[in-house]
Amino acid sequence: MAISERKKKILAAVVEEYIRTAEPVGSKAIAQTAGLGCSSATIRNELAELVNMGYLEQPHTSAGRVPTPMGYRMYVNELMQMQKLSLEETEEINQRLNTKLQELDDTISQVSRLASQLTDYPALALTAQSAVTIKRFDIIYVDANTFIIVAMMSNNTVKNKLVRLPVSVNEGLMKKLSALFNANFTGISEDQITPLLINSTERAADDTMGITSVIASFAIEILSEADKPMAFVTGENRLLNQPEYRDPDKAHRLMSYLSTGGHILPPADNMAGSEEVRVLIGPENVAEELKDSSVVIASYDAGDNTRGLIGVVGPTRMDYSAVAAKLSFLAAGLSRRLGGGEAPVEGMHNKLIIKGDDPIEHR
Amino acid sequence: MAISERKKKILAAVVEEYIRTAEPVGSKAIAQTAGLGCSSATIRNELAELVNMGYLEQPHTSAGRVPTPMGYRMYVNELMQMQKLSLEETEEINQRLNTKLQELDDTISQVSRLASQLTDYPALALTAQSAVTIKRFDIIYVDANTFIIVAMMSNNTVKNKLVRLPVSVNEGLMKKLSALFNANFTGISEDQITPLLINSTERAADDTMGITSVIASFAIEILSEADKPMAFVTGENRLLNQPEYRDPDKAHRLMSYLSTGGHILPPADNMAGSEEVRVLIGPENVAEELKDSSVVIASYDAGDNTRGLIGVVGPTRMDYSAVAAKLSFLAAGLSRRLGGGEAPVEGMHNKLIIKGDDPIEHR
DNA sequence: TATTAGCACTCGAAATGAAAGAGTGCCAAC
DNA sequence: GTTGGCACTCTTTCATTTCGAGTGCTAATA
Repeated sequence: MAISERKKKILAAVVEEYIRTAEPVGSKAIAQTAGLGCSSATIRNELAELVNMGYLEQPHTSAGRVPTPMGYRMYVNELMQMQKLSLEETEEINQRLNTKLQELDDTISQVSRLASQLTDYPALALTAQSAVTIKRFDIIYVDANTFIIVAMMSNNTVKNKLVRLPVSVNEGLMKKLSALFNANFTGISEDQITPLLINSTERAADDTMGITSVIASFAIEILSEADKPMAFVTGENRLLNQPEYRDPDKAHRLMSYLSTGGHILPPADNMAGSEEVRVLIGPENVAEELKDSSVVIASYDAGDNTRGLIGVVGPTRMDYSAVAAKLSFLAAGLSRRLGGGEAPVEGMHNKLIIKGDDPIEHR
Repeated sequence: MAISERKKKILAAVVEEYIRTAEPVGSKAIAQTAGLGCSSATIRNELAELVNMGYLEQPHTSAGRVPTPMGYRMYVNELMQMQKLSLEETEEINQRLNTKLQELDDTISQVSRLASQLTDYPALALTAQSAVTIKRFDIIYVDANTFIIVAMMSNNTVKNKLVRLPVSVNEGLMKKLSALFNANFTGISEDQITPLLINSTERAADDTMGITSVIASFAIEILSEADKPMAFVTGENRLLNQPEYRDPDKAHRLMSYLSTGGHILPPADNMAGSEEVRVLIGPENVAEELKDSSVVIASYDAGDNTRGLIGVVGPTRMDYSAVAAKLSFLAAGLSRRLGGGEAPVEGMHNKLIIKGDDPIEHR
């Protein structure tokens, strides 16, 4: 059975009212608020049919109606209009994004925090997963027992490690190793660093002290680290604002699920190229723990043809419209800053003193 | 009035039973469990006096007794015996500490997580606050528009920054700047980097492109960052396991207070030199939000004569003995690894493949 | 055929009240 | 100083009642 225009209006009214109040919505309330000129009795008939069709349900016989996941889905797909952000909101987001231009990892955890603050739901952010390689090695000789390995990655981030040795080495060996690593270890992936490669490098450098393998370990470590996307979850406690999580056990279950990570979001490549915001409603989620929650996800361009994700978790009675608008804007802003695969250009006009934010890394 | 031996035993029994069950403790229960050979009636008399003395209170006339903050204080100071950790527990902690030997920031956030897991309370960790200076600058010339600044700090951490310029520079200038920065910017504090110093360096280097000020900005940035202690809070959600936080509003209040940071712990220098675990019970806390919670804090030697903190937050009915033992052990283990002011020595026996943990940075 | 007014009915939420039970305080006896 | 005994207090629990919101259905109406 096709759904009539009026039914749509009524469904939208129920969803919106329910999102607002978290109470089952009765026929009377709709007759008054939704501006269709008919009485509550008519609405009742329509409501009964919407229940039959599976869009609504009743907690019990004499109660108002509540949207089913299918009802929310219909709302999100056809009925909802994406909320426009006010000028103040866009300004605020932009400004806060601008103050967070730091190292990528940090940026993205800040963005997660920002998303959570803006929406008042728990939020999470995933860094892009990309085939990073090392572009260039430098070894800084500090003293006979100490050197620093600096590796510049293909995504223009830089990693370093201070190494202290129980034995002394000479600068010549370091120079040799530096050249060899730049020749043999750049542009390759983690699994191309084979014991064979390491051994031959060791021999070529006349390294009898195992330094080659220390450097190789470092290479493997940073490559494997860069491979995996990182997840940041923030604001789990905001769940407690929602009436559906007033039961501490329920809240705790979801919160601890959240805090264990980023399995929550589907792999980023699912979202490749999609500028849209994606909504997963209740049972549409794969994870058992999320079956009665909803997730809203936006993806951002992290440069290098990779995409990262920002998501928000809440009850199915989530304010989809507002959340989608905010996430979408946030993701777009982030894309603008990270996209293009290049590190931000350091302008000459930099303020001399770049103040960081509060150093709080709450987890 | 001095407190008799028997009263002490009874008080201890009440506290321990209450910690265990979270229910007011009656005279009968004590007569049975605590092995003093007297009847419940005698205990009742003693209990009444303990109430008078302020160590216990009754939620209402016909209920059992509950310790007051003063009662807990007495318990912690005189009655409690520090719980010994089992061999398995110490092994587990040691092992998990060993797998976390990474960059300092990361280590300490991992330690916070570990503390929370071990105790099942929210935990927080503060890095040491110390007068860090830059020990050595290196500038890696990548190409005409790109260079990497590498700064080695006095605490043997290394910071880097990739700089991309809209104009091109030559390697000679970089060399000059590198030498100048090593001569003039090492061993000094943030506020000694004056515009005057920057200007004179700029002139000495014949730098007409403002690169000096970019590097100086970086120096200021990392110095001011290193100055501030960083706080990591983890496992806020474990609060929900505690019956005293079953009220979602109460839980939410405390959780959001926690997640905003590290004001919770007193400055680390308060604890300087103290190997002991410190306990703050209910109203002893300064922050209004903590007035009916307790905090247990241990300090660790972060090297360089500085100390960082690990703390745990819970209801006043916290298992002080167990928590104190665990934190103390954890702090000692951490001290062993960080203490002495030197970065860990990279052994030659390193496994080739150093696997990181799960990349989850939940927050 | 679609809409509406009216009304009996259902079911949860809140209010009321009675009963049960844990624990006390105190007294008198030891 | 200790103990058994007992009346008393106060919460917790459970059943019962009341109240009201909202429904479904019917019959009247446009």
